[in-house]
Formats: sequence, structure tokens, C-alpha cells
Amino acid sequence: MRHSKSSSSSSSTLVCDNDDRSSSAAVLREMAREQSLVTQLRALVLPALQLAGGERAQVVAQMFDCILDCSAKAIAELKLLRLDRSRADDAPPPPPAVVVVDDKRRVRKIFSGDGDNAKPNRQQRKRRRLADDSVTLETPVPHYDGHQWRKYGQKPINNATHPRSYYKCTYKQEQDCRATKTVQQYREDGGTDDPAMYTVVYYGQHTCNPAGNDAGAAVVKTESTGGLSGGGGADTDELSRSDSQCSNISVTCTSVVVHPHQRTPSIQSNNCEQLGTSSDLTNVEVNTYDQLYDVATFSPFDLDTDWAIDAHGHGLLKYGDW
DNA sequence: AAAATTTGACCAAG
DNA sequence: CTTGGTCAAATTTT
Repeated sequence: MRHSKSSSSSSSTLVCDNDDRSSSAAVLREMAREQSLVTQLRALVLPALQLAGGERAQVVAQMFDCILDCSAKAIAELKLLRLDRSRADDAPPPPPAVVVVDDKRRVRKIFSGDGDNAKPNRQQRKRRRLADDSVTLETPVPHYDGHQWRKYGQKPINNATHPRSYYKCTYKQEQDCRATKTVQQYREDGGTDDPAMYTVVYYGQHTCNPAGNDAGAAVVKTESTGGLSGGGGADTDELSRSDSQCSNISVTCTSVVVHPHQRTPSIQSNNCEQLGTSSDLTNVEVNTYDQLYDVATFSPFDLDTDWAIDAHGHGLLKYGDW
């Protein structure tokens, strides 16, 4: 292999795997397309099954969820692999981190390096947000994603009319599940044709197994949509019966656009064609049918509400073009 | 009483 | 200094 660019720079890491990168980008695109198609199929098939009645709809819904969950995980793994690879190209691996709890100030500090002169590591504290892949979706129903979340913060955001709410997985403590998400309303409720819309960003993969907890799977707490600060809100406990191998109704890919948010800071534009391949990924679309997908997911137990949403004209929303 | 949310403070990144 | 992410005490809800 050779440098594809003969420049004054002698960074040998750039030789790397342009081929690998572009082929994995292609794989990602195909998988994203597959997800989109499955989602579309689901939105078509489930309503018909539900109208026909019978338990088959539930089984089919679970199977769809499993398929979508599998491909979502595969996509996430692939993206992580790509991310790891680009990191390995840029920087030596960091020394192992040590988490220390400062009891006095009740602040958790993350230290790195070898014991003696260990200092709080600035970069590590926000590393997850900046570097991890995230999945961004836009949906009128930000809370129906099949996972249980606990709100841990809310912040007003610059130039935004609505605050951003921060959630972590309910099972973070028990099962060390690192998944978090943020929810922020970006559009006012303009009536039935124009529902309030939210941007939901998921960080990290769920490693929890809600079925292992007595609460059962997939109970989602909602907030009142009039504002993100509402206390309480309606539960959707009925959703929690799902005992297949895919015990959690994993529909986190409710919709729209994946923004990998992966930053490879040291790869600048002068760093050859890699930019082309990596930017391929920054707008991989995954699921483009958010509202219908949401409706289909939850309609088995709440037909009135969900079909009302559908009847109000939320058809298939397509973002971008394939 | 337990669980969940709110809220202000702390801290890292830019 | 400003902004946004996280923590945990205080408060509210269940």
C-alpha cells in the first residue's frame, strides 16, 4: 500500500484503510436502508394485522422489533469499529482511568494515568458526549421508545425556546447500563396537523435487560408535552408484556437521521481522501418513517389514541433521498 | 416510605 | 467567560 497522497507530511497512519473505510461505509448505508425498509414494511403490515385482530399482530410486532434491534446494534457496532480505527490512527491509547468519588463535594472525578500525579482528566469527563456515536431522531412522541428512562437534568439551551431534558437508563445503577438520551422540543404544537416535535438524541447502547427486573420490560414514562418540565405524566404500563427473547421492545430507532457525531479532531481537511469517506457517514439515514413507526409500535394496546394520531395525517415522512 | 423529578451547583470544553 | 452535561439534595409524586 502506498500513500494515496504524496505530500510533505509523512504520517504513515494515513495509509490506512481507505478501502476498508469506504466499504464499511457502504455496508452501513445498506444496513440503514434495510432498517428503513423493514420499518416501512412494519408500518404496512402491523396495522392490517391489528385490524384483523388476533394475537398474531403482537408476535409479528415483536419479530419486527427484534429485527430492527439487531440491525441497530450491528450498525452501532460498525460505527464504533470505524471510530476506534480512526482514533487509533490519531492518538496513542490513553492510560486506564480511575474513578474517584470526592465525598466532601459529592463530585465524581475521573483520574487518569498512574496513581501519584493523577489529575482530573478533563477530556474524559465529556468524552462520551463528544466522541460516542449518537442517534438523533425527530419525533412527536419522544418517550415511546421502549426503554425506561430516568430524568436527571434539564437545561435551557441557547437560542432554543425549550429546555433540553437529560435522561439516563433506569437500570444504570443496577445493571450499569450507560445509555442516555436528551429530549428537546423544537416545534410548537400547531394543532393536529402540526404536532409538537422533539429532537431526541440517544447516546450509548442499552446493556440492560429490563426483563430481568421485576418491573418488566419497556415501561416508558412520559412527560406532559406542554413543556418539558411537567411532573408526572401518563404511564403506558400496558406495553410491558413482552417475554420473548427480545424482551425489551427495542424501538429506539424510531426515526429519522443518524448523526454519528463522531469527531476525529486531528483529521483535518488536508488529511487526504479520508474526509470523503468519513463524511459519507455523517448523514446516514436510518429510519425515515417516524410517526407511523411509533404508531405501529404502540397501537396493539391503545388503538384509539394511536390510530387517532395516524388519522390526523401523519403519513410517511421522508428525510432526504436515497 | 419509596421512587421520580426538579433545580442549583460543579465542571469540562470551547 | 459561556455553554452544556452531570450530580445529588430537596421537593414532589405515587
